Amino acid sequence: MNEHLTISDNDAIAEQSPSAREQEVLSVVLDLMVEEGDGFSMASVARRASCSKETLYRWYGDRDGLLTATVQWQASKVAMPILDDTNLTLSAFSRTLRDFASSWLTVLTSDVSIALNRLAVSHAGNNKSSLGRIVLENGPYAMRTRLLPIFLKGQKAELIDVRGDEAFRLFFGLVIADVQIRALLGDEKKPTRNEIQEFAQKAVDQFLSLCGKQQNQ
Amino acid sequence: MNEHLTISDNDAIAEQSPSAREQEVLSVVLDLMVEEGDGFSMASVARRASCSKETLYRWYGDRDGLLTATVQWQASKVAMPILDDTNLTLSAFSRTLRDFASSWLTVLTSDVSIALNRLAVSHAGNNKSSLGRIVLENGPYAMRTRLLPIFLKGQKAELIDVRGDEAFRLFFGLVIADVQIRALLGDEKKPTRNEIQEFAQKAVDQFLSLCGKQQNQ
DNA sequence: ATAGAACCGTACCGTACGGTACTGCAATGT
DNA sequence: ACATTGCAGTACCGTACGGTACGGTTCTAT
Repeated sequence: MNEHLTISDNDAIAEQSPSAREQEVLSVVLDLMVEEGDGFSMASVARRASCSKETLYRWYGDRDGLLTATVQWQASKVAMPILDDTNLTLSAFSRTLRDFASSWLTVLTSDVSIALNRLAVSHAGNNKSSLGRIVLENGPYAMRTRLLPIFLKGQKAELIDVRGDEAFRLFFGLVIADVQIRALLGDEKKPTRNEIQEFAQKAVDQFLSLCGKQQNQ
Repeated sequence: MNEHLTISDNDAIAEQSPSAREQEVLSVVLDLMVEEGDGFSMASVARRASCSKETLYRWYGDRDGLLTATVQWQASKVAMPILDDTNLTLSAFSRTLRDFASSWLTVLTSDVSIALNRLAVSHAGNNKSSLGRIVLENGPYAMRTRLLPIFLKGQKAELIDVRGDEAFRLFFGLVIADVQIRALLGDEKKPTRNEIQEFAQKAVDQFLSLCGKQQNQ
C-alpha cells in the first residue's frame, strides 16, 4: 500500500499510483490471475516477481490487499475516452457510440477482464473482500457514468429521446447481450474482431431505431 | 453416484434422478452454496446433512463430483415451459414472450441461481471441473434451445422476421441487460417483482418493435 | 437368526497455503 | 568507513481442509 511508509507523506490521500517495482508485482498478479484464476498462492507471486513474501505482506497487508491493489491498478489503466461534443450530427453520434461499444466488447472479452471479473464474482459471494464492489464500480457503473453524458448530449441535440437510466440499460443489453456471461462461464467461442464490429454496429442501429427521434416513437 | 452400487442396474444410462436421501444432501449443498459460496467444506455438508464424509466420498467421488451432482440436480428442476402453438395472434405471442422473460429474470435474480452461477464462473477459470460448461449448457444454451422454437413459430406466423441466432441474442440482451452481471458482482440493488414485470414487458415491446413485421424494417 | 452391506460419527493423515521470523546482502545517507 | 534500512530468500508455524480409516449401529436379504 502507498509509498512504503516514507516518513513524509503517509496517509494523505492514499491511492497513489504504484511505483515501478510495485507495478511489476501487480503485473505478475494479473498474469497469474489469467493463468490460474483465484488459485495462485502468495508464494507463487513472490517467486515470479522475485520478491519476498514478507515484502508482499509489508506492502499489501494480506492477500486480499494485494488483490484489491491489482484490481484498482487495472481499473485505473482503462482510459476515459472523452467525446468531443461539438459535432452533433447523427452520424457522428452514431460513430461515437459504435466505437465505444466496440471497445467495450473488446475489453470485456479480453483474458484480463475475464479473469478479473471471475475473481470479483467469486469474491462477491464470500462476504469480506470488497472486490465485487470495486469491479462493479469500475465496470458497469463506470461505463454508465461515461455513457450518460454522451446520451445527454444526444438528447440535447434531439437525436434520441429516452431517460438516462433506460438508455444505459438498453444500450448495455444491446451491446453486451450474452457475450460476457458466456465468456465468464468459459465458453470457448469468443467473438472475433469482425463479429465485435458487427455486434457494435448492429447494437447502435437498434439503439437508435428504438429511441431515436428520426422515425418511430 | 448412481444407485449406490445396487447389484441390479449399475452403469445403464447413468444420470438417474437422485434418491430422497441424496436430495437431502444436495439440498444442503445448495443451501451452503447460498450461504458461503464456494467456501463450504465437505465436513460442513456432512454435519448439516447428518451423514458421514465417507458416504459423501463413496457417492460422489470427490468434492467436485458433489458440486457437479448438485448443479445438475438443480438444473433438472427447472421445468421446460412448453408453449401452446395453436394461438398465433400477436398478443398471445407477446404474452408468451413476456411471461418467459419475467420468469427468466426471476430465476436469474434468485439466491440459488446467483450462488450457482458464481460457483460456475469461478470454477470456469481453474481448468478441471466442468462446472462452467454444465451451467453454460443449462443456462444460456438451454434458454436458447427453448426460445428458438418459439421464435420459429412467430416467424411462421409472420409475426417477426429475424434469424434465430440474432433473435436470441437480441432477446437476451433486451431482457437480461446488466441485471445478471450486477447481481453476480454483489450489487445489493436487485430488481423488485414489479420492476421485473416492467423490464419484461418493455423488453418484449422493444423486441417486437425491432424485428416485428408490423411497421418498420 | 444371521451374514453382510450401508452408513453415521469421529478420529486421523497429508498437504497446501496464509502469514511470520530470521539471515544475509546491497544500497543509501552521513 | 559505518550505521541504517529495505529487501530477497528461506525456513518455519498454525490451521484448515480434502480425503481415508475404523468402530459401532441399523437395515436388508436370505
